[in-house]
Amino acid sequence: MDGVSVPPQTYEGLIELITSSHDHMPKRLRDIAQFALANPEKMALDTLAELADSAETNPSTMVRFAKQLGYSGFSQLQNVFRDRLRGNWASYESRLTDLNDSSPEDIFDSIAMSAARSAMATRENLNKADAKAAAKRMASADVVWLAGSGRTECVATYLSYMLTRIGIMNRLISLSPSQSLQELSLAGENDFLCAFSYMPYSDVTIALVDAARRRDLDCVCITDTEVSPLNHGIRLFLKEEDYAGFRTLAASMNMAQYLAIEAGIQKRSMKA
Amino acid sequence: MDGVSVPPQTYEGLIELITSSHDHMPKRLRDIAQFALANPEKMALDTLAELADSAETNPSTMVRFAKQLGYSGFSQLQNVFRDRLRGNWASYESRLTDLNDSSPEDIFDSIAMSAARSAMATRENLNKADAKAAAKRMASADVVWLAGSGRTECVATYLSYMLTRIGIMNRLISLSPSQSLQELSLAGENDFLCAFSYMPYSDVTIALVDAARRRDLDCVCITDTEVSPLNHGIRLFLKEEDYAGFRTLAASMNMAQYLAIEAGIQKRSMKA
DNA sequence: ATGTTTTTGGAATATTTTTTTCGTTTGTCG
DNA sequence: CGACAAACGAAAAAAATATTCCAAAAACAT
Repeated sequence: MDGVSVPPQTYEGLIELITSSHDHMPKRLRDIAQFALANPEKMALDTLAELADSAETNPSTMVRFAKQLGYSGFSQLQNVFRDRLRGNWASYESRLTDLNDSSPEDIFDSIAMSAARSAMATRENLNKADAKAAAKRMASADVVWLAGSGRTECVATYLSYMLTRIGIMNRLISLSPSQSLQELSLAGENDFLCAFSYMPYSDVTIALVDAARRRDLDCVCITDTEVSPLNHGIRLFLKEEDYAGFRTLAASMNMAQYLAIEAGIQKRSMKA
Repeated sequence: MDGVSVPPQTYEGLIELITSSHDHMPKRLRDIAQFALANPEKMALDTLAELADSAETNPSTMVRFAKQLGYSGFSQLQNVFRDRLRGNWASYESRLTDLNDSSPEDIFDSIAMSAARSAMATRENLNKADAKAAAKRMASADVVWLAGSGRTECVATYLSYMLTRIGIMNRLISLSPSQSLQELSLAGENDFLCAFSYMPYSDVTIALVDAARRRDLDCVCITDTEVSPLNHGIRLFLKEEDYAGFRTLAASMNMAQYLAIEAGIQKRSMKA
């Protein structure tokens, strides 16, 4: 029993403790440390015996791990993982109103709040069926062409990275107006265009979507409103919060991550 | 015991069943139905007795509720709620085989939650003084050089966009290993390097930071832990949540936005 | 190599949690 | 109003789960 100091009750604290303890732990316990860091959901939901099995060890060692960290037993450790999954969202929301009332002194906090709110709001506003359909089409395309310029360039960049990692062929369209249309003209029958643009819309992106419509190339437009000039194929609408006039990209980034992961799943199930 | 038909094993199916059963259920069971719909996280994580207490009833009735829905006991019902919280590939892939037209709600929602949690957690963990110092230094630099590859390329791209919009001269460093070092060699006395990299660290980015140290070029490293090989100048540590092994970039994007905005403010006050 | 300490895993035990049982209450219909 | 059935809750029984104990194995120092 290690335990003089009180063990962390928050997920963040726990992760930090595990990370720092890792080095001076016996081999088996170190394995568990790594396993815990890699599988926080499992740690929250599985039973001691199941976890011991997954981590290729036994219940005793699992309990020892918890004690080494300063908890009185495994259950106390697991509670920290569980608390993270509980809807602690309520507490964030109340803090949000507090923050609004008080001074906007802390810029970083405000930005983080805006981003979090964007993310959460999209959970409710998004047409999930359309999003899934877009991912599905993406999974079956020969090549996914990605368009985004200005504020959304980074989103397209991220989606490109994710798709590549997942094994879906894709290509970022150049940003120069003259070249971009020429690039898209290389797209084949079964290719797919994924375009991001918000107000004020990028001329290049509008032109690309229009070109896709004329050529009858399948397409998904991620944009802000029904009246957006990006209008062809599936349309997904995201509303981003802004801080001091700078809109976040939280919802857009989540969308990129979602599209890639869902497309990966779809692709896998297509093979089978 | 109702039980001829097999009870739903997916969250969506369960919700539908509860909703449709609701009307022809005894009063107490109807209360529980409402409670369950309103508190899915609790249903997944709490113990039978705790739930009975929260729902102002008793364990027996809770079990009866599960049986009415066709489950063999409360545990089977709870498992459906738990599976929803498990954000992993394995469980999703097994559900895919069931037949894949279940709604994509789970995945997108989980991603959004992870992103929101990353954003909120950083509010507490971030060393704000260091972040502000980094922004200040950025504001006074002749040119801000930006480094990020792989997962973080999009963050560097975003920061470049923001800095440009705010009026701070910057340059994205090329990703090719040979060229990037040569590019950085063009940096002047009063330039500043801003490098992003997380585990597994990018060799190119490590090399750039090392080069900056040798040349005594000011620098901010945005990375994940104290033991990161990115070690020169101001260091900012961000911990990103992950969904299905894919880490979000929520905290990183917020950091980019913050650095740009704060640098803009600092620059403005320097002129005055 | 040999004795000592630390770490580990299996089995026994203790605890918690779920499930069933059964008497009581509540509501309904003749 | 009274008989009957359905719904309910307290508590006992059963099952599942976590914890402790101890002997074997591994690591370490002499």
